[in-house]
Amino acid sequence: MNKVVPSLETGLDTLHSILASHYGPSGWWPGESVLEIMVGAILTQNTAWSNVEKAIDNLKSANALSIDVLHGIDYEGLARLIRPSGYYNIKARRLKNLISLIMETSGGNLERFLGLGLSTLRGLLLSVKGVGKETADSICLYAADKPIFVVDAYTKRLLNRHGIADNTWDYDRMQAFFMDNLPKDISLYKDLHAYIVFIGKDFCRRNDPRCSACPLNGWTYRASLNTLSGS
DNA sequence: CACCAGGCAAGTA
DNA sequence: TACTTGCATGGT
Repeated sequence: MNKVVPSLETGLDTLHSILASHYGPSGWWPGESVLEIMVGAILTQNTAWSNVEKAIDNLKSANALSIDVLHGIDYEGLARLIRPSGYYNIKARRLKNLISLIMETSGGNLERFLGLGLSTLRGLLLSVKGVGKETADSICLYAADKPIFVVDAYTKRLLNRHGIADNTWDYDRMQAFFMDNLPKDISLYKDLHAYIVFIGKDFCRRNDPRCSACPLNGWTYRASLNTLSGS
């Protein structure tokens, strides 16, 4: 397993190392195209991925996984296709809002849209009704390959359970914690977020009996060695 | 049958 | 700013 940072070792490097040796390459985000990643990011809001897969399969079967088709389809038709992912009426609206943004800002050219600078792209995504920080950052990182860390429910649980964060930490503070203590490495951001989701699913569910087998038992965050040795 | 899953926006105090 | 609620399906 590869070390990420050659000279500066922090508790987050250790976190990544433990998870990487447990899981191997993460292979995230699941999706055959950037559009599929973006659609998945909306559909998975507060929803099990298994349900999202059914909805995406429906879209593929209907040949609806393209900007043009999604732009032309009516809400009812789209809602019917994505029904298995739950919240289908509001998610149909959100998908249409996102497609409208791509049409308006980039003439429907997805590559051009995703090629915008990170802060521009993120700001545009956040202006869409139905796209919040987690969804926007997921699209920026996994579809647009921009260096930004994604914070989700599993990330919050991890930071809380390991005594790093408390209930006063909001999304921005958690995101800054990772980005301030990791090298700016897109692949690292992608893998570490994926691993955090894996570990949450595998060992950290409510009353999970496998909690005692979690590879992160015994891991505690510490500041960088530079900080420790310098004090 | 109850509970939950990779959020978000709108409303209330 | 800090809660609360609606949105909805499918798996356990």
